[in-house]
Amino acid sequence: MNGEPRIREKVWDPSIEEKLLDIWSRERLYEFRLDDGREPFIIDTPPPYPSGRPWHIGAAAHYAQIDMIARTARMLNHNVYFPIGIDRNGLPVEIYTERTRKVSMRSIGRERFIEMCREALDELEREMVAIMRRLGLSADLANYYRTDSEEYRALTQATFIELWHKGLVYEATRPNNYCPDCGTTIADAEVVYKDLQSRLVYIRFRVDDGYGSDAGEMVIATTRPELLCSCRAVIVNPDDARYRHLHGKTAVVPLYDTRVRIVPHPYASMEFGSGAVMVCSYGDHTDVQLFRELGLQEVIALDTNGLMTTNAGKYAGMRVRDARDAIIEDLNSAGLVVKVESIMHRTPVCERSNTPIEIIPMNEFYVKQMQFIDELKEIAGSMVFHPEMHRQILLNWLNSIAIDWPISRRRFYATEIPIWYCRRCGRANLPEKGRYYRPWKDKPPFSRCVHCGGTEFIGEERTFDTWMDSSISPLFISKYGNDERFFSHTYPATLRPQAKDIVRTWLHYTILRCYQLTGRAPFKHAWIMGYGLDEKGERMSKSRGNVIDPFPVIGRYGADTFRLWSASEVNLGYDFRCSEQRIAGMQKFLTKLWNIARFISSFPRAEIDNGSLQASDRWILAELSSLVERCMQGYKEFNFFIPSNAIREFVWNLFAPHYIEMVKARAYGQGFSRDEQESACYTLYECLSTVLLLLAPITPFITDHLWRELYSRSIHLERFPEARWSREMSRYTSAIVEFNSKVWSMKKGSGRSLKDPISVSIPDDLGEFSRDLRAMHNIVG
RNA sequence: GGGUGCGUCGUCUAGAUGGUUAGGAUACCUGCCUUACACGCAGGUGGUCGGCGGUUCGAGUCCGCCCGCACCCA
Repeated sequence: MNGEPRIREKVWDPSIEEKLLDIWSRERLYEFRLDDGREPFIIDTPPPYPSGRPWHIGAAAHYAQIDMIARTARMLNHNVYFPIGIDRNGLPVEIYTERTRKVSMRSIGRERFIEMCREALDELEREMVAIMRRLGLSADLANYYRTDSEEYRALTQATFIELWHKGLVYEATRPNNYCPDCGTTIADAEVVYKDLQSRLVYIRFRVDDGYGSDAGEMVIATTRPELLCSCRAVIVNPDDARYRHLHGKTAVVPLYDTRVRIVPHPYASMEFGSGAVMVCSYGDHTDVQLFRELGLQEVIALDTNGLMTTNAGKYAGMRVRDARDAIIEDLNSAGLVVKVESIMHRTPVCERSNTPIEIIPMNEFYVKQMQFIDELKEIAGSMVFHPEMHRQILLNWLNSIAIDWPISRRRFYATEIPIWYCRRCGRANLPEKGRYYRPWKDKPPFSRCVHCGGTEFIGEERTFDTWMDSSISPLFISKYGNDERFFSHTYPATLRPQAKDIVRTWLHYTILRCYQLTGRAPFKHAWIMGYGLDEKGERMSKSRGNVIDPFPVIGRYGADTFRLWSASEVNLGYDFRCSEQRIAGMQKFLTKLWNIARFISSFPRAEIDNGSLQASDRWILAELSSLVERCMQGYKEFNFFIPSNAIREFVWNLFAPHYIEMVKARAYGQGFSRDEQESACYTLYECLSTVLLLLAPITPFITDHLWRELYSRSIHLERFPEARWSREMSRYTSAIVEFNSKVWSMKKGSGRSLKDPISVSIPDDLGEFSRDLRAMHNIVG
C-alpha cells in the first residue's frame, strides 16, 4: 500500500522560501482585524534604527525571535497585532550623514542637511526592510511606520503639548552633560563610561592661614588641570591626618591666584592621588553636587564649542586637550608640577559619538521624572519580565536616577519642539495638538500671544531627544488621540520585546511617558534579549573587523536555518555568539526533518481506532505527549530555546532512529496485518504533524511547505497540539534505547552490516515490542 | 571603590528540594551507503562543574572568601 513519496527532492531547498513569501502576502495570512472575538495580543515591536550597514546580525536574530513571539501567540489562539516601524530620528543618522557625506551639519544649512539625512535613512532602511521580509516576519511590513513621518512627529508634539499643559515640562539652566562634538546637551541615559588613558597631574598649591600669612603648601592631584581657573574649593577627607591641620585654611590656585577654602568632605578619597581634590565647575557630577552643597559661585570654563572661555585667561579659545597640554607645560616650567602619573580613568563619553562629555550649564527643557520614581518602581515590580532576572536592570536604573529628563537638543534631524516665543513679552506660545509643526521655518498657527496679545513670534529652533519619539511607540501603534475605539482595544500592549542595552532608555522612558499620559503601564510583559557577539565572544565592531553581514548568510542557508539557529543557540536574556559555521550546521536538521516527512509521505494516512494501537505506537505517542508539554512550557514564556532543543532531541534521537526503524517493516506491511500496518502509518503521521505544529513558530517556511503538501492548507492557520496521549508507556524508553544500541554495537563489533541477521534475546520487559524489534534488527532464532 | 547579574567539555547547554561512573547537542576522530536522509548511520576522544576554604557520611547543587566577565552607579 505504500507508494512513491509525495515529496521528491532529497534536501530542503531554501529557495522555496521565496515562493512562500509571495503566497503568504497573497493570502494575507497575518492580517489583524480589530473585532475578531479572540483575545488580542499586541506587540510593541522595537522600531529598528538604520544607523549604518550592514545591519547587525544579532539584530536580525532578535527580530526573528520577535516574529516567533507573534507566531506563538497566534497558535495560542490570540488575535495578534504585530506592527512594525523604523526609527528615524536623532543623533545617530546625523553623525552617520556627517561622516559618510563628509559634511558638517551646522555649515551646510538646516534644510539641506535634513534632506541628506533623509536620503541616508531611505537607503539604510531599504536593506533592513528587505532582511525583515526575507526572514519571514509576519508583521505588517506593507504598512510599516516611520518615526520621522508627519503623523508620528505630530503625535510626539501632541504628547509634549499635553505634558506642558499638565505642568510636567519646565525650562531650567543647570549644569548638564554636553557633547562638544554633537553640540548638544544629552541625558544621563545617553552617557556611557569608557576606561581611557589619562594623566593624573600632581600640582603644588600654596596655602595661607586665612589671614594672609603663608602656611606652607599642599599637593592636589587632578586629571583636569585645564579647569584650574574654575577651581572654587579644595576638599580633603575629614579622617585624613595629613591634612587635618589645613581644615578651614585657604589654598591659592596657581596661575590664577584665586583663594579658595580647604574643606573636609567625605567625597575626597584618601587613596586616590594625593588625597586632596580640587572642586571645579565642572569636572564631573560630584563637582556639580559640591558646588550646590558648598554654595560656590560657578565659573564657566568651557563654551558650547568645547573651547576655553575668557575665564581661562591666556588659554581662552583653546580646545580642551590643547589647553591641558599648555597648562601642564606652564605649571611645569613654574616648578609647580610634582609628578604626572599615567592612569586609566573611567571617562564619561557620549554614547553616540564616543566623545568625552563636558558638564556645562545650559538652558534646556525638562520632563519631570523624579516625582514618578516610586510609581515607576511599582510598575517595574508588577510587570512580567522574561527572563525574570532582567527586572533588576530597570530597578537599578530607577534607583540611580538623580535628575529630571533634559529633552531639548540642539540638533536638526529630529522632531521640533512646538513653541513660538512672543517677540514682545518673550513668553512661550504652544499650538493646538494634532498637527506637525516646524517652528524654525513655519509661521505660527496663531496670530496673537496668549499672554500679551503681541503679534510677532520667533520659532523655537531646538528639537527633541530621540527618545521623546520612541518612548510613545505603544501610543502610536494604538492610535492614541486618533481613534478611540482602536485605542481601547490595543492599549496597553501585551508585550514589549527589546534588547538589554536599552532598558534605561527605551524601556524606562516608555513607561514614564505612557504613564504620565494615560495613567497606566504601556504593556504587561517585558521580553529582554541579550546582544549578539562574534564567535569568540567579543563585541562586533567595524574597527575589529569582526562584523558579520546577515544578508548573505540568510541567502546562503535560508531564513528557517537562521531562525532555527537563533532559537536554539540564544538563551533568552543572555548574550550570544554568532558563528556562521554553527548557523550552517542547523541546515542539517531541516533536511533531516524534510526526509522524515518525505518517508512518511510515501504511506497513506490512516484513520484508526485508538484501541488498536500497537505497543511501539503507544510508546512513541507517550513520548510525543511529553514533548508537547515541554515545548508548551517554553512557548508560554516566549523562550524558544526550550522547544527548539526539545524538538531536535525528540526527532533526531528518539523518533527517527528508534521509532521509525522499529515500525518500518510494519509500515511497509511486511509480515504484519493490515490493522497493524495502519496503526504504524497513523502514528507516523500523528508524530510528524505534531512536530510540524510545534516547530511552526520557529521555522515557518519548511513547516508550512510540508503542511500544504500533506493537508493542502497553511499551517499558520492552525493551533498548537495538545498532549493527549497517556504517558504510561514512557517507562520503556531507556530500555528500548539501550537494547537498540546494544544490537547495533554487536553488529558493528562483529563486522556485520545492520541488515544482516543476528541472534540475540529480547529482554523480558520489552516483550510487548518483540515483533517490531525482531523485524527491525532482523533477529533470528 | 560600591551594587546587581552571570561563570558546567573548544562552543551552546541539561542538571527541583545536596546522594550511584555530571546528560545532550555541536565541533573533532574512527568505521560504515543499512529499501527517508552521506546535510546520513554507528562508535569514540573530550569536563579536577571559575578558584580556595567550610558545613555534611556525601556538594556542580548549601555557606564564606577570592578570581573572571557583563551591566549599573560612584
